[in-house]
Amino acid sequence: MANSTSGDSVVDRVVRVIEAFPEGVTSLQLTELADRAGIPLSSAHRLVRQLSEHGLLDLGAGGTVRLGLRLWELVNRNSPTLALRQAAMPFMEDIQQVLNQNVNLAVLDGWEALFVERLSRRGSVANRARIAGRMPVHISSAGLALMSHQSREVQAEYLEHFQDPSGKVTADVVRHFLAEAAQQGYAQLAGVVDPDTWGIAVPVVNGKRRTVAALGVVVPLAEMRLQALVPALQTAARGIGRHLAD
Amino acid sequence: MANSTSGDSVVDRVVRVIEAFPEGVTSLQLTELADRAGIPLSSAHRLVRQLSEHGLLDLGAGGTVRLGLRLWELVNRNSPTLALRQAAMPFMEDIQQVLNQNVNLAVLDGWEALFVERLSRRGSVANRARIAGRMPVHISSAGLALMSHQSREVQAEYLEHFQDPSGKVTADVVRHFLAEAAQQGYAQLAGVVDPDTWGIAVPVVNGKRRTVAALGVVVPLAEMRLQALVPALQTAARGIGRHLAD
DNA sequence: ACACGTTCTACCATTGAATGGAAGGTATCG
DNA sequence: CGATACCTTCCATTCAATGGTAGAACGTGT
Repeated sequence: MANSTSGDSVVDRVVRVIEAFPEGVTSLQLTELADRAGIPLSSAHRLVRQLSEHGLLDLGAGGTVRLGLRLWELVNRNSPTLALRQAAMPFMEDIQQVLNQNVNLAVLDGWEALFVERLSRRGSVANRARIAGRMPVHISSAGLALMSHQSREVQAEYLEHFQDPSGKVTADVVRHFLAEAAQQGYAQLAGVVDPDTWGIAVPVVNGKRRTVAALGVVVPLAEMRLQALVPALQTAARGIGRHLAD
Repeated sequence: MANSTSGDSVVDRVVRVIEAFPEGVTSLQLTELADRAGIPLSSAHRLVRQLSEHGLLDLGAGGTVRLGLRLWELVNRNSPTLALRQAAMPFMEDIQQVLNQNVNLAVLDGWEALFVERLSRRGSVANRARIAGRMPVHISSAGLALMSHQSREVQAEYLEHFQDPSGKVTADVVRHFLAEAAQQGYAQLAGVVDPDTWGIAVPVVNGKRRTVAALGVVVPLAEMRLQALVPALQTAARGIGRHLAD
């Protein structure tokens, strides 16, 4: 499956073109895109033009390439997390109003928490969890809440391959965190992501007793209202779970 | 550019596969997908498998096809509307808090308003404008706000091709609406989308004086507080515009 | 328990679509 | 005004993509 001398198929290249955009970058010059995707300029040009004819990309005058509005629309309409987000939104809004803090919703993808929805409140503490952002399992309360409710096999594999780039955390520490989170029914991390913030997250369990998401808040370190936060989160998480089909 | 007997290229087919999912449907059987995309089963199978190897699709056991989490992530991270949404979010939250109503943000795509962000409040009236949803220009306040600030050429072309499927609205009526919206600086529609709701939207203008979005609210028909709503929206829209680079 | 329908998956000889270097066009800069 | 950098088009060559066919794996009704 590779017509090109470099040995990749058209599909490979389409994927690489879409992946070529660095995080947060919405626009790229054709030459740079070709460079990043590792595709000869003329081939990249042809490919981009084809994709933009279908609206998946947007090839502007002067070779400016953006992702297409149509692609954004299609993906968001039919996203695999659509049902989850729809079920969760009302409850997230409740949490935001009652606790007056940042709320976020994450799913586990690989060994990272992928944030699929977020409500932030002006004036509340900084929230690093951007929508479509990722955080490693071991330094996010959402990640810990998710991983602590996975099967023994998944957890074992995760811990086996665990490695902290910064070298500050060992697998044993993470094991301890996970055990604690599993036992308590929620995960918390103080001052890890941001020195002055505190993250708390609880698992969202669907009808088949599978943990499909984590519902979390980020609050100022000063506000130690664990007694108030955790029950509210757990109640909301149960509500979300009840509204999930699978 | 077509190896297939049907005369479409690999790119065409990739696009059709992604487009094959009906609105709101997150999962499709392989056979149905092949059918909808108009691709022979064996070819569809091969294509889907390739895409799922890259994470753009998710081919589950038994031929269940979903859009990939990775695709959602990539598109949302690098979405062309990213800057707009980031600039708008704080202001939308302000509006939501102050007016205590549904807030939404739309861009013009073709002759429809495409809703790119939305904040709904529990207890507030129903809001038809789903994220990544579309509404025709002539029956949405956001659409009217956007179109009324387009160039004469665009408006002329729109009105020329205008046709209401329901036949209730004529081009002249729309022309009147647009003129009114342009003159007033905001667009409003009462009871059109939903009999008991009222939509108001104002244009968001960027540094280059181009109207790039519409900021709107949906309120109960009873609450006729135009005097309070419009200035608040216009202030927020100005704030958003100031924060937009281009 | 059996036969039938349905759907997924794998195979492989044929064929024409995809490839990318080269050349032409256009804008920007010192 | 030459030089550089970028976008765009062209076209002969070649090997990846194609899809009919057949088999495997279910599920379902009799």
